[in-house]
Amino acid sequence: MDTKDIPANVLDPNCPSRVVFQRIGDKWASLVIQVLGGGPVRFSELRKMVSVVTPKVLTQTLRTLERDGLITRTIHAQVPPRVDYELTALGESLLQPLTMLREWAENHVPSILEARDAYDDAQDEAVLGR
Amino acid sequence: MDTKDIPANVLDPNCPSRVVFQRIGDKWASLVIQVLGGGPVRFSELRKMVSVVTPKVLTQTLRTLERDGLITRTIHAQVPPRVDYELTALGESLLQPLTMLREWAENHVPSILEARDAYDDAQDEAVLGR
DNA sequence: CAGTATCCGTCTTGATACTG
DNA sequence: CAGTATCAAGACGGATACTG
Repeated sequence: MDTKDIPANVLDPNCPSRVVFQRIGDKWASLVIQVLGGGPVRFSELRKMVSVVTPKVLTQTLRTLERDGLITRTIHAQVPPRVDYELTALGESLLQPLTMLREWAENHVPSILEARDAYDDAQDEAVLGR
Repeated sequence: MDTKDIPANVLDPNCPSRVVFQRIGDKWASLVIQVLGGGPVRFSELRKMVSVVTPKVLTQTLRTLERDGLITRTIHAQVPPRVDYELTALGESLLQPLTMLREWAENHVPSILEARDAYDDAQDEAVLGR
């Protein structure tokens, strides 16, 4: 990237990269998107699959994704209620870049973890007055 | 993604996807990586290029990337001091998936912004008692 | 079942000022 | 030049309890 290519609007919250990178970085959003890549899933199923997340936070995540047009929320008129979440075409189109990133992660995160250990060890030694 | 494919360790901070997605979502990290894709850059240059970030936050970002083994920091013994930051091979390998994601963003963020407007309008109408 | 309502600690980000 | 120190503010994620 050349100097002149850096958008003057990096601070613009609507800068394309910022919008997407933020969503990717969201603690649960990417996981939900990848889960929904397998087809529609109802709320309670999502909860089971991502059992560490509380209903409040899961709902927040889903609402944000819905607002961004990445998933749809369909309420089935039943008793008990049933709500299905499903990727939109837009959401599905995100699956590929997301998968590429996940593959990069699986291939290279071991190196990152090693680098962290090495860095931390060097820091420790420095602190010990060496 | 099938149910059984969901790693039981989503809460593991060392889960590959989590590590990378978090770094991508960092407010300045991805931008710095892409800037450094053009070759080594010294601290003051980075500051000018990303002029909205304070030195403290820029330093934080750089330290994190260095710890992760994505960039190197080289101090030149000069007066005045000069410090260059540069991508490692690991950092460079991240450039491609990052670019793919940025391209997806540039192509699809307009749709996301439209979706947000539509969603917000619908919400407003609902609030107005319609 | 599918959420919502409250409350709260932590982590992140930034403003401002200072230093080797 | 290349940072560090300190302080403050807000966003974020989560625990817990309750509801149509």
